[in-house]
Order: sequence, then C-alpha cells, then structure tokens
Amino acid sequence: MIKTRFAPSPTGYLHVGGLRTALYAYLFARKNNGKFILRIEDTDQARLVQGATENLIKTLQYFDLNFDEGPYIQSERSAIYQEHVRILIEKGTAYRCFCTRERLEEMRDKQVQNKQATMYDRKCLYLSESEIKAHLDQKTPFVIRQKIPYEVIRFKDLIRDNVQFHGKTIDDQVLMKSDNLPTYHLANVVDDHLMGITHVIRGEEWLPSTPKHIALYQAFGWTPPQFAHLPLLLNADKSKLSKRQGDVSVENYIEKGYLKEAILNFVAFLGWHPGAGEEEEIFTLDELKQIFDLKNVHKAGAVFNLEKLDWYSWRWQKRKYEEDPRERSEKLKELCEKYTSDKYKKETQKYQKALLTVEEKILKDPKQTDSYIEFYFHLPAYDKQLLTHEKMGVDLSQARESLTKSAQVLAEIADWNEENLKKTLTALVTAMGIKNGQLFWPLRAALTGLIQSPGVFEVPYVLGKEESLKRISLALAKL
RNA sequence: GGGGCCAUCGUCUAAUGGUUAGGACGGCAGGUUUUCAUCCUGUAAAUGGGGGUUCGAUUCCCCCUGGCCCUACCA
Repeated sequence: MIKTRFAPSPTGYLHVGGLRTALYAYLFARKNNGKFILRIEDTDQARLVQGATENLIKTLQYFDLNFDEGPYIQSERSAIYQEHVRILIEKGTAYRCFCTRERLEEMRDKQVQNKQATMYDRKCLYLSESEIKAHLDQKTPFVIRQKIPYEVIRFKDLIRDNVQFHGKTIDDQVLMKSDNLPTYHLANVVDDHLMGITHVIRGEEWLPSTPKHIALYQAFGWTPPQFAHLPLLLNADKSKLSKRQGDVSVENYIEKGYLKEAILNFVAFLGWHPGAGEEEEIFTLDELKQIFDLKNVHKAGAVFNLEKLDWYSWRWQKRKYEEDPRERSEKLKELCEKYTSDKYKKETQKYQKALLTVEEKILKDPKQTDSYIEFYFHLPAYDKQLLTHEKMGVDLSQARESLTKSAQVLAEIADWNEENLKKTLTALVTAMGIKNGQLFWPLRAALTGLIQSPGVFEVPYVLGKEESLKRISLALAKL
C-alpha cells in the first residue's frame, strides 16, 4: 500500500513550495489508492511559531488536501527518538560528541582557511570508555552524531534516477541535539519508517541529505522508502524561492482573492505536465488525481511566475461563475467588503450600483476596488484635452458641440435608467450624423474625468441625472 | 573549499535518433468595442558551447560553461 506524507515545519505559514509538495504527495497517494498523512516537524524549539500548526492544517484543508492520518507531532514523540538513537549507539553507528560549539567553530574556521572541506574531525568517535564515562559523570552537554560509513552510498531517485555520494564527503551528522530533541534527519527517518511511508516526496534541497538518511535506514536494518526529489521553485533570478523576493505564503495569495482552484492548478504545473502532447492546462483536483504521475515531474527548477497565476485565476473565475453565478456574487460581496473604504459604503445605493459596473475588474484585481469606483464619488481634476480624441475625430469644438447636445437630451429624460440613456444617446448620434466615438468619448470623459472607465451608459446611470448634468456643465465650462 | 543536481522561446513547458521544434503566459500588431478591460486573429521568440557515436543528435555519451542546492546542536 502506497503511503506518502507531507511533513512541514510550523514556521508560521504555508510556503507555496510546500503547497506544491503537499499536492504532489497527495495526488500520488490518491492516484495509487494509497494514503496521505500529515506530520508536523517541530523539533526546532527556536523556530516554533504559535498557531502555525493549526494554520497549516486549516490551509491544507482549504485546498481539499485532506490527510488520512495525523497530524503527527514530532515534539510529542521525543521518547521514540531517544529509544532509537540508543539502539544506534549500541550498534556503534552513532556516538556521543562532547565538543563545545567553540571548538567546532574554531575547527571549521581553520578548515575554511586551509580550503578544506568543513567537517567534524571525529575527535569524540575515538574517545575511550573511561573518557566517555568521565564526561557523562561530569554532565558535560553532548550531542549524538551519526557515524557516516566510509563508502559509496547509492540510491535510485524516482525523478533523478541513479544518484550517488561518497560517505567520506559527508559530515557526521548531529542526530540528537543537546536539548535531547532529534534533528530532522533522525526524526524524519524514524517516523517515515514507523509510519510506513513508502514514498518520500520532498523538495530537491533534501537531495544531499538523502545519503545520510539511507545510511540511517541501513544502520537500523530497515529498508529505505522510495525517494522523489521535486525540482525547486525559483525566484525570477533563479535562486530558491524566498520571502525576500516576493510573496511565498499561500495564505497571502488566498487573501489577495485568488481562487483555490487557480492556485492549485498553477502550482501543479510548476514542475509537472500531463505529457503526451496534452495541451489543456485547466484541471480540477479530481482530474489531477486521475492523471498525475511522478514520471512527468521535471528535473529542473521552475520560476514562480505570477503572470501565469493571474491568467489561471481569470480562467477559473470564468469557469466557476458560469457554473454558479451565486458564487460570483458572494465572492464579489466578500471582496468589496474587504477592499472598499467605508466612506463609499455610506452612500449605499450609489455604491452598489457603482460596483456592478466594475465587477469584472474587481474580480481580476480586488485590491484596486477603491480606485475603480472613486470617480463616482469625486470627479477627478482633468485637463480639457481629455475631452478630445484625435483618432476618433474629436477636437475641442466637437467636444463642445457633443456635450452641449448631450446635456440637452439628457435633461429631458424622465425615467433615468440605462436603457433610456442608451436609446437617447444613440439617437443623438444618428441625429447629429457623427460617429459613436465623437459623442461618446467626450461625454464619458466629462462624466468620469478619466482616460479609462466603465461605459458611457452605465456611468450616468450610477451618477444620477443631477450629478451627470453637473459634470457635463463643468466640462463645458472648460471649453 | 567540498559534494550533488540541473540545462528547449523572457517565463511555464511539449516532442522525437529524421518535425516547418508544438502549446500556454507575457510581448508586439491588427480587429471588435465610445475608452480601459474582455473577446478574436496574426506575429516575433528556444534546443548554452565544444567534441564524439550515428546516414542523421535538440534527443545517447564525454568535456566545458553556466545556474542552483547542500555543506548548522534549521528544516
């Protein structure tokens, strides 16, 4: 039975790279009718963040990446690791190291100076029984190190095929810290084995650690699981995706209004492709479950490119809202609530009408909501040149004429609605014998004071008759 | 310094020992639209370099170059 796990550290938020790792591990398990479990790797007390675990679980569930077991919490499994490291010491594949941090630092400095590899010199490996006993009696703090075998360590990675390292190039890893908590390497191997993980799917940054893990499995006499090291997610400059160069927190993207389907679809395609000439790029989680295969995961890292995310987002919005228009209005409501300032909300009727005219833009970029509707409430200052448009054949005198006539016919509209506005204004175009743009451009510009805005029929409707006529006369005053 | 991984348009990627090296995003141009957006059409844009193997290499092998990852009592 296939079993995969997602094993994040609770450092505060879910990293987009972590989301993709979780997704692949989840998809692989589901595709093969296996299990997917969650394990929280919180053995570093210094990096613990309050509430991070809860947040991680919540976010995973938000994406419907449901786990079948767990969450297992490593900090609660301390006794298990201690028992296992004891076995290693007995077998002689791990040893206590009493070296002080100062000594280690000094040693490393020297090695760097001499352009040597920085590795522990195994001083404590050669301590005699009595020396060890003396240290123990004196309660000298110690760590437990893994004795890396002096031999070639090979393994087959599901994505990278054969990989090998020589033990002599690998440092004797700390397995148990002086606070009696295990390091990643120990806890990870012990847990993966005990939890029956068959496939370790994780980021490529772990590739150089894998021989240490293999050696550990061997030391315990266990069969190692299969490994699949995923390509890294990269910044625009190709370095490992980092906080410094942009948003890496999944929660931030949710906050920004991206649909979960879009986010998932997007990260799924960062480093993976259905292959076989498939050209469709929009897939649901269920569809991904059917077609996902580790064989189609790439080796090279993938730049995390937000422009494509925007496209996915738009495509998913259209798809979802076509399926369910109610969802669209709920989403819109939620976004407006979050992104428009209260001063606009006070003018409830106008505000709501205004929103209708910019719905699509809000969905595409919710944070701009305020600026989309601002002009309805305050006419921006503008130059009279805005009322002209060379390409459309609108000069200042044309603008004056169009606006004057517009004001006349608009003043006579009794029932002020979009339909009537459209009827009246198109009739005016015909009557004047001019092109649409020659009337509509200056009118829209006068009403909005903007170079781009919602349409010329909806704007005056939202503004109301009085305000519309007022803005037209303000424009005429400039001419 | 040591070890390892990787290399197709700007980006995400497809494909194959023989193709006009395909798609998508973005760009540009045009069209629709009163403007922006949407939508539609078109277009530019890639196999890092050098050696092999082969009738033929982007594909297989080697070297180089470049990029990245690891090199903590972090994960």
